[in-house]
Amino acid sequence: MPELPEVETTVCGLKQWLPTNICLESLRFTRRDFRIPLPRGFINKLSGQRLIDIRRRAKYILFHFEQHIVIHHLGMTGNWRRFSLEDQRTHDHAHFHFGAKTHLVFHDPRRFGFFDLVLAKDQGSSRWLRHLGPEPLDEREFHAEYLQAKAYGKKVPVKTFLMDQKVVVGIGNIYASEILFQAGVRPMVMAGKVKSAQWEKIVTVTFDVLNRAIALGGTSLRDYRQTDGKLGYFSGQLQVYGREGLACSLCSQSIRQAVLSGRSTYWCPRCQK
DNA sequence: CACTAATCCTGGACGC
DNA sequence: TGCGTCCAGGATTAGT
Repeated sequence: MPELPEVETTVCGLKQWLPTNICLESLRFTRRDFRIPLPRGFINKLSGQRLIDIRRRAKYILFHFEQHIVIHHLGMTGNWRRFSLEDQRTHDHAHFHFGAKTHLVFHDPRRFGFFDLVLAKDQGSSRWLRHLGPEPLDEREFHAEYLQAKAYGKKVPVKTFLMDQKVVVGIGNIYASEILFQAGVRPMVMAGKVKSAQWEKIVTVTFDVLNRAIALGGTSLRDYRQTDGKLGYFSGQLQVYGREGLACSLCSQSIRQAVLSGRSTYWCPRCQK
């Protein structure tokens, strides 16, 4: 499901529900078999702890408690909502009680999501975080020179390259196609062959596409919802993703689809070179 | 080392 | 209506 804009939107929603220093009074899991099993002692270590902050790193949500950090991933189908008696669903796997008024439910049909726990001081050595590349919205670290150096000699398609979280984080299958359309670069071009002017364009449109998607609450295809239950309205802005056979909005050519590195990929054969 | 497929899981769409 | 097949926003791993 969620790429950077959807995770960012989710974190913003969670922050609205959870003021700084709110206490996690209790938590309950109806299943523990997520993509990784719930760590031993998870519930005991967090019960009664104060929540200091919620942050996003890559596609991970980080719940900062006093001594521990919960590293949480939404997987493909994970989402959070406020509990209500009238709205209980299958695949509600976790319940977090922050006081009487704030009862949050984690819902995840495919269970590709997970919860991990690290000591705050060990955050940097976490297996989930240690190999991550820069944030694409950080202009100091994410720029054309960085990408060109990183791509030197690489034969993977540029789209696969942009989805590699060791290169840059947060870009998944939808936004990779959209970014390359906006940049006018064909997804299957080898990363090592992309010209510096094209990297410049990719950096610029990445910033633009991700920020516009965040502003619209992300992209809803099937499962994803903002935490307030609304759809993510970037779906209506998609230029190529899921539009095989439809007319390109710029040149009316038929949008094409192919599988690249195992993932569906969409592009305009006239606008992208 | 570089790169690709298989894998975890459920549900919805589609063809017959 | 029902059943089988394929596909889906991710990221690790196992394999070539």
